[in-house]
Amino acid sequence: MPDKEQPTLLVIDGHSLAFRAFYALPVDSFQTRDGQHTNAIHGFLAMFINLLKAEKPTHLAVAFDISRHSFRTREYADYKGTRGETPSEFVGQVPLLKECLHALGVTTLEKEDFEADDILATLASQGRAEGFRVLVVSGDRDTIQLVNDDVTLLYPSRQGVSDLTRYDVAKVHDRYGIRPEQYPEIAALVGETSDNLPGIPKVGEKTALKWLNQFGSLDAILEHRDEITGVVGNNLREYADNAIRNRKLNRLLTDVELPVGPADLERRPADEQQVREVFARLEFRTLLDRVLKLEGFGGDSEVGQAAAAAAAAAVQNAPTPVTLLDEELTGWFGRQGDSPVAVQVETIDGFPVGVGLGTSTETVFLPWIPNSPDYTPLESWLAGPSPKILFDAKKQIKALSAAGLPLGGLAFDPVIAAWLLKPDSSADRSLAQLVDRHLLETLPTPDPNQLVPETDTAFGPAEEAWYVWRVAEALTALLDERTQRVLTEIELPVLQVLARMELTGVTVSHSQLSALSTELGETAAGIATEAFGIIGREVNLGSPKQLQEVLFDQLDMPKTRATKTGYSTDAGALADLQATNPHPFLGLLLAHRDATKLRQIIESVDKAIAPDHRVHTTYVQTGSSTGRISSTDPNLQNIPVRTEESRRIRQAFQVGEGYETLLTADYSQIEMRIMAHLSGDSGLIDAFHSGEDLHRFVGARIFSVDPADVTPIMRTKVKAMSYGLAYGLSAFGLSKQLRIETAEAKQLMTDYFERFGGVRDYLRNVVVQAKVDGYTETIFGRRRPFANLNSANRVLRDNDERAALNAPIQGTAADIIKLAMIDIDADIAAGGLRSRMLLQVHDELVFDVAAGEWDALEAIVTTRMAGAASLSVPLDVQVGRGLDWDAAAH
DNA sequence: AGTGAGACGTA
DNA sequence: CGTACGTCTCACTT
Repeated sequence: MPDKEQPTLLVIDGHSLAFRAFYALPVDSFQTRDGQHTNAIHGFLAMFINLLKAEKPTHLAVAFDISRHSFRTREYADYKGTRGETPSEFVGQVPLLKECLHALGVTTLEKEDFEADDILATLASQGRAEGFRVLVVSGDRDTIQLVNDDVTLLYPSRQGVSDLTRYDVAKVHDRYGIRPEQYPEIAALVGETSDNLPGIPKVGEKTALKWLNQFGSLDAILEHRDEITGVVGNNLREYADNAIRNRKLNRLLTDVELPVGPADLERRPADEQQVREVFARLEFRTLLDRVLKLEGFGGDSEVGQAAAAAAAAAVQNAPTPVTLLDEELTGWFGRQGDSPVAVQVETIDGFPVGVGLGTSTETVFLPWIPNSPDYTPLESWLAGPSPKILFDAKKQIKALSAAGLPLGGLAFDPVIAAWLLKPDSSADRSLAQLVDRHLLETLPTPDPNQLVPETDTAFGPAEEAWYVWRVAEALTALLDERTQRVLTEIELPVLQVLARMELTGVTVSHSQLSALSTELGETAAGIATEAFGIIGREVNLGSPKQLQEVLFDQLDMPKTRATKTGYSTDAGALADLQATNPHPFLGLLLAHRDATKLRQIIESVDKAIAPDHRVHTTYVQTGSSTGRISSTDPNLQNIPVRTEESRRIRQAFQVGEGYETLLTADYSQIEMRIMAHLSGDSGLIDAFHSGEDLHRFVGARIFSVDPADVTPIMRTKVKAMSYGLAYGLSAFGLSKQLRIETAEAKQLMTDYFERFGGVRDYLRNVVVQAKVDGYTETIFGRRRPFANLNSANRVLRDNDERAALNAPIQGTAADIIKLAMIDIDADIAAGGLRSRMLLQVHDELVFDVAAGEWDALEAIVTTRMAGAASLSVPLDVQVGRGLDWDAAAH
């Protein structure tokens, strides 16, 4: 720490240090995306930050040369005349460096006709007189003359800029054997090639030093020049003018008239906004962090020190929350203006009991109890349009909703943003994880030993809000423009819709489900008994391990596809076995699987029926890598539909009490339509405009027959082919699925691509483009990165290639239905309808329709779904009506 | 109590 | 050797 009695003045030769940094750091490694070189700036600032940390100056300035011309060039035109052109990569970095310094609150000085070192000398001299400890940083050896008991020179080493050698009087004596003020006399005799100042020929440091020790000064040496013998004596007499000239030129001026004196150079706080702006422009991320963590931009006063310490502490610890009431709270909200505030709702059993608010510098905690007029300002602010950041907003919106509190102004959700940036469905996106990853800090955890949190617990929602705010800021900086639009125009609006859908739930008949479950249980038991009779023993039919014993040991069936733990007993493998080795056990096993699987699903749904007779699923908005929404607890997106039996499950999903009917609406063949649009394939586009059945139309083209002559078998093959395309289906996979020869599957694919070459070109191009970009993009700008498209590992690469093929198609479909949901929700609200959205199953929506609202709702739904995107093919929407989900299907 | 594998439901 | 999910059971580990 600096001596409080003696303030420290740090003065730097900006130009010489920047130039050293320029040569110390590789030019190519430091440039912005638009090509601005930044190595000199980066090197200088890195050194500068280290200096501030190490020396803790109370006052500081950076001096620059204005041009190459000064009083010295007027006196001696060849001064510094040997210096070549300034490298073009260096030009332009100095103004930017000055901009950085100004943002950091640092005074820069320059004066026509003088060099930076003259400014340093003047400030050093004045500073000493005013009682400062002075640190001079310069790459020019002439500044050695400035060193004295109060002035120290920090001179950069040969290899870099951050490594500074400290020259005090003792060090100068060590190095040169002289007092600092004698250095220019030595330099005058020796000369300075870099300044194009020739000295006395054959006189080097050693001779000069000898003379100086012998006669005491340059003047004395010159006085006694006739006494010196030999060649050097002759040279001295002949070139004495050189030494006289050099001494005149290398004398640094200590009386330059400056607009400020040392006392005016007290450290000022950085303008954080400006620092962020200019550092962002220069793409200095790590430097920004270092600058922001730097303490002591608060001046040298006691208050300044305290503020600096507080600022430094704030990097690690959240500000202590305050509790505000009435007009204080209203005032606080007013002061936030249009700046976003992080909101963290504290809940007990899902019901709000308090609200934490956070900004970058403040935290507020507000207890909340229902129906208290004290909290009216909070409630109206929550409902209003002021921008808010909510971590896992849907959960919080639901909690607030339980207390009857609406939320408006949702501007950001770090969980969603992190997912958009890295949409791996399995990633950990907890607050602790995001703090760790994006702030490089550790989120404090509440004391685990404290079972009942104190009212003034050290870490609560307000502190969390502060972290949320900062995580949001860090994530915002990472969002490109398109991703930002996906967030604000799709994800945040649909988040609100999903919250309402979850709160609404869907009516499910417990009695129907339990009856069905019982029935299926009996069926399964009967099948099991029969199966046991056939194999002569009881096994667990749900155990693949035991089934393997039965099939491959006891019944001696041929081995099926290998798995990690043995051989497959899945439906496909069993069907293969049935074809080659017919056995009644196989059919019974499959039937048993069907029955128990259905029963499982029924049980899980039945268990989830809430007291309101409705099932409230949770939609996981970040649950997929493509943009789709997933559904859990229970999963209502995989309710069986294909078999007659399974439709009885859907019959248990019924119109809500007080509503007239269910409405279902789904997109037909949306992914094929998106593929037609993205590929621009004229054949496929024609197919969708023809009004003909898609697979019949495509089949007619491929098999060269009339649409009317496309047989069901042909149609099945074409259908499998079409759907498989968007998944990266191979000929082998197609043959497997259709149970045809690989050669035939290959021929089918060849014929397909011959007629629909645009599709093949598109699919090929998606992968090529993704290899170049590293990500795919939907037509609305949703990106999905891929890491292994260029991997040497074929399995990884092929997997990524197929996923990359599919991502824009599946993702665009997800975007489209989300946009439709947002529009439909808005229209329902605007129209004052009571009807409500219940379910989303990727390409299908289900609604409760209020009495008398069918026509209005159907119009809204079909219009908004069909109009959610403008593609080169129409979006076809099928609507159905019925009292249960099965009946409403069409 | 938690985990991985296998199986299978949906779009 | 077809994308994207969630959930169940079994079999195993802690």
